Amino acid sequence: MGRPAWESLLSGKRRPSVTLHDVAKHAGVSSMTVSRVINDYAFISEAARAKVLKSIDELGYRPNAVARATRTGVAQVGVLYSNPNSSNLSAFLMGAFRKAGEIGCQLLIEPTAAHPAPARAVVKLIEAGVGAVVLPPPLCDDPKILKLLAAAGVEPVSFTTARPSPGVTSVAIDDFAGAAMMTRHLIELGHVDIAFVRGDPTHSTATRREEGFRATMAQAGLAVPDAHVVEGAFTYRSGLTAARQLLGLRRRPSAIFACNDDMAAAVSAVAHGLGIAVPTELSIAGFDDTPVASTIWPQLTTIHQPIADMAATAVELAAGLARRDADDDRSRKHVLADLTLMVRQSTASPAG
Amino acid sequence: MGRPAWESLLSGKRRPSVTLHDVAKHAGVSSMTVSRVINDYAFISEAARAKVLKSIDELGYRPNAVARATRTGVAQVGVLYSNPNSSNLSAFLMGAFRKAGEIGCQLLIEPTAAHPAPARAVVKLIEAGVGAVVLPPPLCDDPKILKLLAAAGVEPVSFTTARPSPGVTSVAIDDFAGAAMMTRHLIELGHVDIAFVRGDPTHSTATRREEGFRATMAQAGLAVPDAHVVEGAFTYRSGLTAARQLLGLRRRPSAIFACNDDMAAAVSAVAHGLGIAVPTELSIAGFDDTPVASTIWPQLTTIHQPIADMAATAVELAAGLARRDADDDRSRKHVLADLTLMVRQSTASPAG
DNA sequence: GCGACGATTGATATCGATATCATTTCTCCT
DNA sequence: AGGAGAAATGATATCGATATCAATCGTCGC
Repeated sequence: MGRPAWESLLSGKRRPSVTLHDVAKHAGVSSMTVSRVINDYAFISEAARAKVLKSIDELGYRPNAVARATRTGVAQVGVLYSNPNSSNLSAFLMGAFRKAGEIGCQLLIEPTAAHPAPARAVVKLIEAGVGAVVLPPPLCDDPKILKLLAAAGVEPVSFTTARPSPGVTSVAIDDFAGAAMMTRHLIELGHVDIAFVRGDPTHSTATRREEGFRATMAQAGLAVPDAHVVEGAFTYRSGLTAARQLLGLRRRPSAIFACNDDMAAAVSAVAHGLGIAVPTELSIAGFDDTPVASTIWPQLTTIHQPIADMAATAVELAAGLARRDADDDRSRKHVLADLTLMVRQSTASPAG
Repeated sequence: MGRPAWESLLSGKRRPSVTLHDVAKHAGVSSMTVSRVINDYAFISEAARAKVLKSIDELGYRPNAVARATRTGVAQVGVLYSNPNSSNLSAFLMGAFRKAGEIGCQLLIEPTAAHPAPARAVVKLIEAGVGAVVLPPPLCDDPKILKLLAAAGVEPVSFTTARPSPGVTSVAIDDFAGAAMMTRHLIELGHVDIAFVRGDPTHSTATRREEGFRATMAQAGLAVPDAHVVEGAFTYRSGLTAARQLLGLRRRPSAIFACNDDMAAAVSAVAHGLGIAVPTELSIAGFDDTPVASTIWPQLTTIHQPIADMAATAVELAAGLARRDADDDRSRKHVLADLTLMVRQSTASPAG
């Protein structure tokens, strides 16, 4: 009987689409009342709201974003991104744009390097008239940026920061838990000497991951000698250095957990170069499940984040904030996404 | 005084946009005439068309895609993509969505593997009601897919195929010229023993690149022994195999030109593993300028394609085709994008 | 010089929602 | 009970374009 939901999402071949007016007629109210219910207008009687919601449900009504946009203008959401390479950018874009299409908001993508003052990019977005901005780390932890946005009345949504500011909407993962999950995986395989490659210390995710690693090791009663935790900066190149350092140790670790996949890939390349077999002689673990993790061989065991879904959520929240008059604290949320341990070919029990 | 009344009505600082009606008034015609000029309606007097175009130009009019969509419905364009990893997917998405936002068309992104019959994904898009589809290789060379689309009246736009079917709109690069450019670069550095790693032979780009390589070598009077051209499949893993093969030769090449960056990255990893210094002892060249090229170290010398712009062009053409009644051959085009040789750190003159 | 017919143009309705203002209904206070 | 003010709802105009149909203008054949 009922048509599947997806059919109404894509207004393909002129589906006899249900309009606001159909709902109004069905519920026995005016179309404005329906519009108000949809937009969470404050002064609606419970009776009317209930009737309308019921009709919306029964008719399978979906608001037409295009029509709405003719009056309200399209909600504009800015998206800053820092690293065009080696990140989950394509998954991010996929999710972000899918949602943007669904809800009919316009995404303004703005690249920004850490160096030439990210404030520049933010100002550009503000001037373009965005109502909200999705901020990747480390920008979302930067009080200067947040102040700038607040002054302009633009709502921030922080993306994958490990320490969201309380008043700022955020979409993230539990980096501590993720690192713990991976560490546990290695411990369960039988590893004892597990080394850790740090990430860029200015990213809160890097420090949380290290904390998760250390806490789990401690909990298992395993020591983490200072020499087994080396600096990294999330880049492939920093991973090369870190790997050479760790694999040159007299007492070599049997597993290396790198704070992200790029560095893990570098570790893999160095191990390969030194004739160390992966995973028989050395297990390597990454974090993020970026494309490189399944590109290289052996494929990396890593922690997967549902980046596309998270991006979609971030855009949805941002669009909501962009539409409102801000100052509406009830719409500020903190969303935590689920993590998955992806066991691939780069980890195994340590040799004899 | 300054601000007109309506400005305070609209939220934000939306500029007074020039509408169709403004143009009509300025040109002294009705708005329908303006609309017709914009949409290339056949029966418009030259005088009227000229007046309107002049007014459009003077007022800086830009059609409002949102308003248009309320009547026409959004033009839907399908985009198939095959490899979620390691390709230029994010640049592609970026360009595609930017343009889609500009012209107000909806993109339906559909993943497809080579294995579970790509026809499935195509059918899905057709059923969703797209008017045109952007096809990456090798789908755009597949007559079965093209026939399927033709039967459904959906226009194909092939993307980066080296051999576009004559009747099919295409956006591509000159793979032959690109390979020739890179080969010339290596020859000019002084290399004589240049090896080549093939790509997936089912992709027309792979064969064109090989032709470009061979032609340039021949032109320079350099021999290409059979042992110096090895199989590859565009994957990192196939690159590992190819590299081991080439670097194990008694007479080792001083430069290896891989048909894409993933394989070049693999060559780099193997060289690293064998203690062969790049670029002093071995030059490595890639093709595509994917993220991995600038991620690994040393960064790859490669051929850059303006993927984002090409994607934007493809979407624009597809949207145009989706809007028309097809059968309008004058809108079928073949666009060739410019290539750039990116000289990075992986190539140098051969050691004494 | 008349009608036919195609080329050209315009008036008006419409798409599906929101903005605005008017109106009705409810509270609560004096 | 009267009435002020807030809550709740509806009528109508509007956003910027296209669809539709009717009206005008030529020009050509007879």
